[in-house]
Amino acid sequence: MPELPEVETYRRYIEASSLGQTIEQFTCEDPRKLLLNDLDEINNRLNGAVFEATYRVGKHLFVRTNLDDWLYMHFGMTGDLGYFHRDEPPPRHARMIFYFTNGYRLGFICPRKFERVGLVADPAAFLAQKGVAPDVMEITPTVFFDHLRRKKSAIKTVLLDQSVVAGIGNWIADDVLFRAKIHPEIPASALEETEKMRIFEAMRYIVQTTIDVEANYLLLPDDFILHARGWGKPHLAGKCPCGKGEILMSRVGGRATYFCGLCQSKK
DNA sequence: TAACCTGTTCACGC
DNA sequence: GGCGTGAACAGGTT
Repeated sequence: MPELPEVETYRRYIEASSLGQTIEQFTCEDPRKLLLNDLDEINNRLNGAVFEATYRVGKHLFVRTNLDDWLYMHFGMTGDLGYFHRDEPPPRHARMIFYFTNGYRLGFICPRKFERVGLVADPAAFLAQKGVAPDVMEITPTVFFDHLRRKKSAIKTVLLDQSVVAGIGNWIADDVLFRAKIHPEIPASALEETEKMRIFEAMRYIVQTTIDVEANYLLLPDDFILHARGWGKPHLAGKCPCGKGEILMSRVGGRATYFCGLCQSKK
């Protein structure tokens, strides 16, 4: 479920497995859907090149080669990576594969083909063109608060807007608002300064804590409302960490939204 | 079986 | 242009 912490974990996985490796081939089983560029063009640039560095903003990942090309990766809703030896079968749904000269391969796992790969000349320009805001862990309170002031949409919808802040996905938005004790449907522009600061701090805490456990949800503290969704800790399913409030599920901006009727009252 | 779903984009309508 | 809604993408899971 790639939100920022998963993509950061993938970035570290590429650093540990694939940096310094010479690429001899790249394959893609559905180039028209999955690639931003022509498959031949990507192969021309990558064959013989070496992965040298990585860079991530929000959910957007880039890998630089020794030829100064940047390979762009986006994981959509279900993307994943798997590094495997040529003697092993590739992971299921590894629809794109980087073949290295050391006999190992990096598979880009795309169960639903929502993932994207391409070559970009300049990551910063690419992100600017897409309107991607600064990363959650980089954005300043001033810039963040300024966006909130201008947005009349529900605060949850605004947190999911990658042009406001990059990297927050559906469950993280819920946990940020739970920790900040803000109702998800409050218009962003109606928030008080102290509430905005609570959101800012909660945002950094939730994201950093999730990165620290390499996005393994079972290792997250019990006071995350994510567990109420029933993802892996059965004894916490449907319960607010506060022990008293009722967990409510609604739809905000078309997305399933979990919150506590007691901790996050609308006032 | 049918309904559901993590991200993103786009097409509408107001 | 802002905002909300819904569809589309494709397959796994429940």
